[in-house]
Amino acid sequence: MKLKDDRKVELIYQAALKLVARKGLAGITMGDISREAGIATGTLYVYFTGKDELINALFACSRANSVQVAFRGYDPSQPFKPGFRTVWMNILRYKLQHFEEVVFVEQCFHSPYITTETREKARELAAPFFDLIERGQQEQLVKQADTGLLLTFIMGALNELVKQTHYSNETLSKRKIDLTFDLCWDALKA
Amino acid sequence: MKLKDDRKVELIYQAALKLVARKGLAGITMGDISREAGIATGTLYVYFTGKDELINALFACSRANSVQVAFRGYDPSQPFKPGFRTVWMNILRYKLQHFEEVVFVEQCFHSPYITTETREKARELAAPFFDLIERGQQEQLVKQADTGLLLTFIMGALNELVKQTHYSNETLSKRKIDLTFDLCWDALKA
DNA sequence: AAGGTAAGCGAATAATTATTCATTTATGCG
DNA sequence: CGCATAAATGAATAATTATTCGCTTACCTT
Repeated sequence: MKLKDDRKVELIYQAALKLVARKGLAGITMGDISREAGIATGTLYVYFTGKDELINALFACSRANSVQVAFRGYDPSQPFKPGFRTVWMNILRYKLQHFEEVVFVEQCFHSPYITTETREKARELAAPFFDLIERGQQEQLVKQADTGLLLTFIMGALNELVKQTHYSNETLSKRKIDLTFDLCWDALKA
Repeated sequence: MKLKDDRKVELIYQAALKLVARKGLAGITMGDISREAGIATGTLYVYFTGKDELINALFACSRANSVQVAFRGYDPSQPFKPGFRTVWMNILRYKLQHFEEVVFVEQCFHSPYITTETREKARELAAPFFDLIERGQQEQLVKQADTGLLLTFIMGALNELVKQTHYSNETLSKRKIDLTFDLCWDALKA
């Protein structure tokens, strides 16, 4: 017998992401996805029971990916600020490199495809970020405000920056990146 | 003869906004909109040539509305910080009260409905915000960084805050609002 | 190497949704 | 008041899109 091809799932994901970033979640069809992926429409249904499942799976995958890289190189024994910087940079770099995921996740949040279950699992993934900010608060380096509020503020700013950068299709210079980090840090610092 | 009813356009807009905030741009049909608005599907085509035009018109309208209220009560002869605070508050208040517009505009940005023409007109509306930040820079109160970058940062943070607030369905307390303003101001200030 | 099993295909079908249109209803105008 | 005109209706139609299915192809197992 023939086995499922894991690379094909990846192919499908990439096709869907690309199309959503270009035309929005409202503008993609199963036909579009299969064409972009270079496979037959029917094959999509070998890997997913339908459009809903495809999008839920891609959503879960996208969220997990972005969190996974965030703490790469983070050393808790380091002082807080450079540690925070490492994580912040990881997130920014990831979002810039995976712009399509950023758009896709955003579009999914208010959409009929994502189930509450999928949405809740995504929420849980944010726990390490809360821990990080709380550490900064314990060390009196970060404002004693609602942690969720601070996180929201930073993530919103980052997301918008990435979108704006993509639109203006400049590459974000090191100078601009450092500057934006300063904006974030000045906002957070006690 | 019978005349077109301006309130009906408003009714259609409200219905569409409500549905998009609930189910996303991908999840609304002309049938849904007419049902929610309490009118017949055919009537939609009296007021709009089709779905594309409806959504483009609503997008343009939503953007214009939010800008229109931003400078209410702003007095250029006032010092910069309180003036900036007034505008910032106007924007926050508007976004909180018109959450559905926030979601709608966001979803539209990457969608097959919005024409480049509509998108460009929306961009032009941002000019007064640039002017405001530039004033702060001239007075040495705001960091000498790319103005667009600063604006993007602030607007992204505000948007995310509004979305997060809506999700957690708490009302944003005065304390939290003041706190978030401090985050913004600390980020911007030279 | 051969057989069996599941992937892969894409045209056909089913379901959904945008749009039209014949008809009815409301209202401004003489 | 009654006609003319355009809005309003919603069932019918057209267009689009998700999903299925009979068939072919690839490849794993023995």
